Amino acid sequence: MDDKDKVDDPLKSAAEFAATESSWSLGAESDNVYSFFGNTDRDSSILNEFGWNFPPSEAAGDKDVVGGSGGAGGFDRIDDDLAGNSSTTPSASATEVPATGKITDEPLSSSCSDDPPEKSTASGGSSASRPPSDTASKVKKKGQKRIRQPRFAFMTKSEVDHLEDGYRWRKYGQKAVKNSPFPRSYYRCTNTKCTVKKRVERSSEDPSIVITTYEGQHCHHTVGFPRGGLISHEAAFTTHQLTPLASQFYLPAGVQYPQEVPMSAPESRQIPGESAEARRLPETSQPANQLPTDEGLLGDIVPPGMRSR
DNA sequence: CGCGTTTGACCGGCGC
DNA sequence: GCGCCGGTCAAACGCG
Repeated sequence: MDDKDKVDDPLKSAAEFAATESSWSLGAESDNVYSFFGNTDRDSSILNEFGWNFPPSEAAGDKDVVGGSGGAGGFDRIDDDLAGNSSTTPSASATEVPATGKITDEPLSSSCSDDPPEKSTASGGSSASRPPSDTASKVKKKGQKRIRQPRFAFMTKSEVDHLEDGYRWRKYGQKAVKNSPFPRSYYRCTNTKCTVKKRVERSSEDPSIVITTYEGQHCHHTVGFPRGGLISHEAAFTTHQLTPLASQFYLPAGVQYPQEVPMSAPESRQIPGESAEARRLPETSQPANQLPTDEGLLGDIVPPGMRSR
């Protein structure tokens, strides 16, 4: 991961901005990783938009989303090794994403297609006898680079590594991270049809910061939280607070947004949140449709085409 | 017993 | 071509 260190400029500025302005900011990672900084209360809303929900109590409690200066360092590593870093030049990577490339052809319809691409069957033998066609994320047609789904990175100040986000995750791996004393944990959504994954690691610069990177898109609802703390997408999505949030986005001078949204979320991509089907509103689709022209927060980030999938 | 975590090994991409 | 490294697998293990 040598080339990753060069893509942090815009992110760094974003982080600094967030830290100084105490406001939300969105940054685009080198390839298809988006990073978020922001205040806690707003953060939960953002997560709601993408299908990630924080229990109100926890989200507002001991976990503060960080926009701190430490962020810059963290992001150097977050975006690493993205799929096809391939041809992106350091400068281009931050300002423009190969929107036409790999991601477009990918059947991003959702990470949870009818049949789990996953192994589930692959309970077979040892890795030596691993069927070459087990995981969709790994599978790629010959000559094609590995395709990854959009990823979103969150930096959160928390004492716990694994932040509660409303979904159930199963840890499937842990690796020591180079240049970091803290290991990186790999989680996968326990829903058999859901291939969403997330990585959790601590910033080597600021151990209090947890960097969570989501990859993929949930195709199911969040699990309920006890004590009436159920977090549903419907509820979240219909919440009025999402709309005004749209106007609360800020970006540092160096970062273009939302005009440059395509750089971080071209139509061909999908936000790792819920798809339209999952976030379909119970009886009326009004809330979503009532969103301003910018269609609310999500609209700022996600082109309509993606949201209506 | 079922589910989740741990952990060592393997695989594949990428840089040199 | 080789080695490094990130990501993943799956058996073993732990826990409720």
